Amino acid sequence: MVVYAGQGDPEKTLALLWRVPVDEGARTAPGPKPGLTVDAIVDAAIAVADAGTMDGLSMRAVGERLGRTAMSLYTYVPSKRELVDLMYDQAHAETPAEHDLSGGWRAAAESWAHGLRALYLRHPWLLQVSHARPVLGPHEQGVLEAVLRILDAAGLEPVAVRPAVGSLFSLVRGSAQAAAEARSAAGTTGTPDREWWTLRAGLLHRLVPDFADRFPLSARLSAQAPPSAGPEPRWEREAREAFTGGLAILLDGIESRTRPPGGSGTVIL
Amino acid sequence: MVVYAGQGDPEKTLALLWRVPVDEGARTAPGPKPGLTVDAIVDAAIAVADAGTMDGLSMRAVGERLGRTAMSLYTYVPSKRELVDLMYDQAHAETPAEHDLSGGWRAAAESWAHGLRALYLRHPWLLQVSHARPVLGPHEQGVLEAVLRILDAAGLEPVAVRPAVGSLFSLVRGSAQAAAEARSAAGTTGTPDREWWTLRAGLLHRLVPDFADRFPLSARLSAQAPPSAGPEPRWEREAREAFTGGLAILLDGIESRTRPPGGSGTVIL
DNA sequence: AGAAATAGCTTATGCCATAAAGAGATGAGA
DNA sequence: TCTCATCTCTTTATGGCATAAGCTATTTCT
Repeated sequence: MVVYAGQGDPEKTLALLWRVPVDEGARTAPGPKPGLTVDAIVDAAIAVADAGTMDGLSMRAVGERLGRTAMSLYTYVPSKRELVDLMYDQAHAETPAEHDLSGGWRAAAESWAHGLRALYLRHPWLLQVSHARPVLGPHEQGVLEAVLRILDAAGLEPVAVRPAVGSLFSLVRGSAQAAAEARSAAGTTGTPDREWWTLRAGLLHRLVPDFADRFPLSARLSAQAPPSAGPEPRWEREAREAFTGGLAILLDGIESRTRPPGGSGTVIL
Repeated sequence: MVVYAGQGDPEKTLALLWRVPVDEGARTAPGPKPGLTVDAIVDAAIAVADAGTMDGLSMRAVGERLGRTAMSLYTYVPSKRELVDLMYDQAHAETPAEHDLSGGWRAAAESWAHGLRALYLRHPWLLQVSHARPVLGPHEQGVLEAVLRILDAAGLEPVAVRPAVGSLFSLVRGSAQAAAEARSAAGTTGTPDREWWTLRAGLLHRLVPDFADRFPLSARLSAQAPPSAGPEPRWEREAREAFTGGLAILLDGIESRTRPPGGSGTVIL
């Protein structure tokens, strides 16, 4: 199931995301001191999600990790939706905000993309949070700002900026999703990856004998896959190679829309 | 929540997907005649998902649409997971399998991409089914085969085929997700789109006064957005333009990896 | 007619988010 | 010092979900 982000009360969500300080009149209020913080809850929730998939993320599970009941979390977070938003943004804090442009914009773009992909692979549940809505919090915004800086340095023509950004995000997410699935398939079934694939291929061949006739190009494509070599699982390597290849294709397209370097240093946006 | 596909018993799933005829010895079995078919259930489930999001897809809801209880569906489908797989594949039957190559591979690729994107927008729940696993059923396979035919005609060099296919799928899915979100945001809040955005922008400006200082390029990017013109919502148009732009960038990159036309007619894969 | 097999029903289990209401702690003002 | 409003956290309840288990009624074969 996809968790759709940004569905809660927008004001509360934004205030939490940007950690807008609560009205300080309530500072010396009576009552017990809060035993938890939003950050502690978010960290616990991330730990729970990291340990399984998004399905395992229940308020109960998060509460248990903190030695509380599920309900106690609602004191800090209006609902699970807001919590997911907070988790999503917090995870993006892990990725570097600055990218070295001294090696050229292209190297920086590759670094950005690989860094983001690595983040998604460290926290695959991020891919289960729909990315299909505008900015949420400061850290996600930082990732966007980082890629904008790179494209700015590249001198990309203004009308191409939005499409380029969207394509880069889509590519990174799509590739990470494929790689994450490869891992989870290997992990779930216990079969170390090659067997998983041969199992499917064998089944398909038995159940659909005319597959190669109906889908000749697909059949050739899967037959053409190189044998697994080295310790890295085959699926994972294929996913990574498809990513670097796709990234190269996309960056070529972007490059053709940049002003030649050495021009005026005008900011393009 | 994301529904991860392909998690059930692989043999049963594949047999259902490819509608492998059941062992015909069981044809004249005793017992009441089946009152439903797998196809009827899949169609009903698609209708339920179309009417809401994936969250509204419960076995109960599907059963009710067919005048049955939730449990009766389990006679035909092993679990909800298999049902989701079947829905996913069935929906892909809507997209054309053949693409006219007489206008050149590039026009065909655009037609393929726009057709797939339109499918995702007709059935936004498709985007909530993780695409991160290899081929499932015949119709999804047909979509893959179609794009392979196009890239084959383009004379794309073999090593670039996988990356290109992956990038194209990622781009289409990513763009469709953005557009689907734009629609659902407009639909959910009732605000016709422009207001939704200005609400967020205003909130952000109030809660985070230093936004433009911290994220100058992001701020400029959103300020630079052209005003809404015509009946089409602004978000939707932006999403579409980002898509066509991204597609153009990607196809440029692909084109640079093709053999010049007029070469030998060798199949490349 | 009787036996066997099967579709679809009811019921039960154990999850889930979260509403509602209460218990206990704490600090401010009297 | 006492009182009470306020706050955290708990317990309990509600209504949802997938699906396991067992039942009933129907159909066909012997």
